[in-house]
Amino acid sequence: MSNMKTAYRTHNCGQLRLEHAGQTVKLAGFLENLREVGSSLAFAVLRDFYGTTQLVLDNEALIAQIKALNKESTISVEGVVRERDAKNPKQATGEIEVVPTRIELLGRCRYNELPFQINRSREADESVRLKYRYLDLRNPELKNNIILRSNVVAALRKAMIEHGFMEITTPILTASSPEGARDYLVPSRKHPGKFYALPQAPQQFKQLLMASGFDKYFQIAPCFRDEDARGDRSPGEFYQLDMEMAFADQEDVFAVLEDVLPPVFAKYGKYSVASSAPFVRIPYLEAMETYGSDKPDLRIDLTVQDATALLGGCGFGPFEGSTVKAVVVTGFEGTRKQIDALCAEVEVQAGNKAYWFRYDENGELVGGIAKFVQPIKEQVVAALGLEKGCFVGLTAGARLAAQKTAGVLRNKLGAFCPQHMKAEQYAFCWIVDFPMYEIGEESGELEFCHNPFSMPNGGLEVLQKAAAGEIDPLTITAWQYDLVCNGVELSSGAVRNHDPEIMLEAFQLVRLGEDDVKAKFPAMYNAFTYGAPPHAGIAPGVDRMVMLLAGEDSIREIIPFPMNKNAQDLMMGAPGVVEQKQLDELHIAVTQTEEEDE
RNA sequence: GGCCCGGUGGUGCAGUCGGUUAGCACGCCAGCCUGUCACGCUGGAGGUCGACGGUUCGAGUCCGUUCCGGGUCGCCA
Repeated sequence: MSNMKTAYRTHNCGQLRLEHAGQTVKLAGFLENLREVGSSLAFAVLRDFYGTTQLVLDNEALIAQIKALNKESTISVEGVVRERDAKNPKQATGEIEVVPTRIELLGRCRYNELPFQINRSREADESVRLKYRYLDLRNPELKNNIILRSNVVAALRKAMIEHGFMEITTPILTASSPEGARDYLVPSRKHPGKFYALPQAPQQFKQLLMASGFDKYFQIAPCFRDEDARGDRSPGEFYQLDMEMAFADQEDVFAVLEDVLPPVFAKYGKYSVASSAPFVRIPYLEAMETYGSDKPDLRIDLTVQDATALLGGCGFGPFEGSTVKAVVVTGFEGTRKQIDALCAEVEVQAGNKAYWFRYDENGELVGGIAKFVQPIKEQVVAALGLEKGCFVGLTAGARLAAQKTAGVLRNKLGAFCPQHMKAEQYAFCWIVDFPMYEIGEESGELEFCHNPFSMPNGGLEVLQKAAAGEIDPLTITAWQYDLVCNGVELSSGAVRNHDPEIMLEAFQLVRLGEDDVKAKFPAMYNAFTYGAPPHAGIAPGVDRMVMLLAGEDSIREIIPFPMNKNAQDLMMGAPGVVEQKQLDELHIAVTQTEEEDE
């Protein structure tokens, strides 16, 4: 540990041990607690960033002085380190205590009651926590998440540099991009009516760096998207470990992350086991078919089976004319009540019902929709490979809906049955071969499935065949991949389309011409006409990685100063009203309404 | 924007069929306690039950509207 000596202290509150006994020291910190035992003995707990130290006060003047202070005030204490009579093994400094000779108040806490108790802040109402985030962060649990975040970012940075990558910052004020999420716009003072945008990602800049001749780029990059929040998605802004490699393909990108991530996960994670290279690669269509998700949690050993031919005509209404999917769970021990609760959760999350029956210990079909299955019992037992004591969860609907619902059901069943989920690990996989195009739900026409910068598998040739009607464009896959860990999508990446000719062909299939491409992505399109290296990259989300490592379910637990679900910073009061003068300078005419709350 | 859950002293929660003084834990205040460490014991203060309207002799509880928070779907190239 580095020397802690400053004007206010000789040691920190996590530092003193038995070997320091007898020394005169100065400590500084927050007054965490005071326990009086009789009129002339009291114990105080002093806390700083590094830990806590017990103070013993055996002098009535000092007891009176400290009793007059509100907890959480900051104080400086001069005193002598002493071996404790009664040691506390739960405390790092539990072998010693400090007997103060002098206590100095540094920062007075004006309130004897705080908005919440520091060590129980995580139980408090979240909006109160966010408003008083500086108090919430005094809670060691939350503080440790922020420390973890810092350590993880440092480790990732170090690993990337060791792999020959160079960190380069890209603009925060840039141009609005026409595709994708909503932009945050920044009005221009010097150009009335024009706007900057905050980058949704450094996507175009990093590709331009490749066109500029930089070879291996990375950045812990802030990204801004004006989209609604989720438990695992912060509104407004988030960070990515953004990277791009020149003269590289999919396997080259995989190799870097397969080398960089597992050691960081194993070292800093809640679980010490992480997949080793190579990670499992699952084609998108197979993932949807087998796991009912494009972000399967591979810690769960259950899979989804197709039961359309088997049960579509069994007479159960919802199965009629639908795709039917089944998840078979061996050794299932759940009550009727638990099954109902589980199905209800699936319905909430998937927006689609789940059904079930059991093949019990006596070999009878019971419960749920068993009576519909009974007439074809033998076929069902054989086709689904049922053993006695099995639970069969079923979903139905249009193909995609049935798959996705089965995926939700699979996750719920995995969480419910410990024997089917090895939870204590980080299980990575790559989802590969995403479709290049899809039929848009609103337009009913061919659209890009993900981003238009990805290289189609098969290149120019396959696009031309599609244009000529020789193949179905929906069968074209892209060199596009997702990195998934424990059911969480960490990242999307791709081999980029660096060839203007292929780019034009790709856009033509969605009825966009050269003018459109130039208008949408002028810098990149132009840059690529001067010769660009083939390049590929990816951008794992830092926040989601830290969430997984910390074992937190809410992304707000690993962000120092998060906004609420409504994209408001309750502590700073953002977004807020501004001076009329500022609006005038920015050529903005709006009527601002003052919020009614304080 | 749709759907689900929630809103009760500072914090977290309970509150039965609509019925007397709205309970509990933690925190806070006071007193007691010479080895506590989630200190303990005794006592005390602190609530227009999110807001508005309705039903009723009577509403924390039932109904309607609305606000706020969280989750989820849409959305997130």
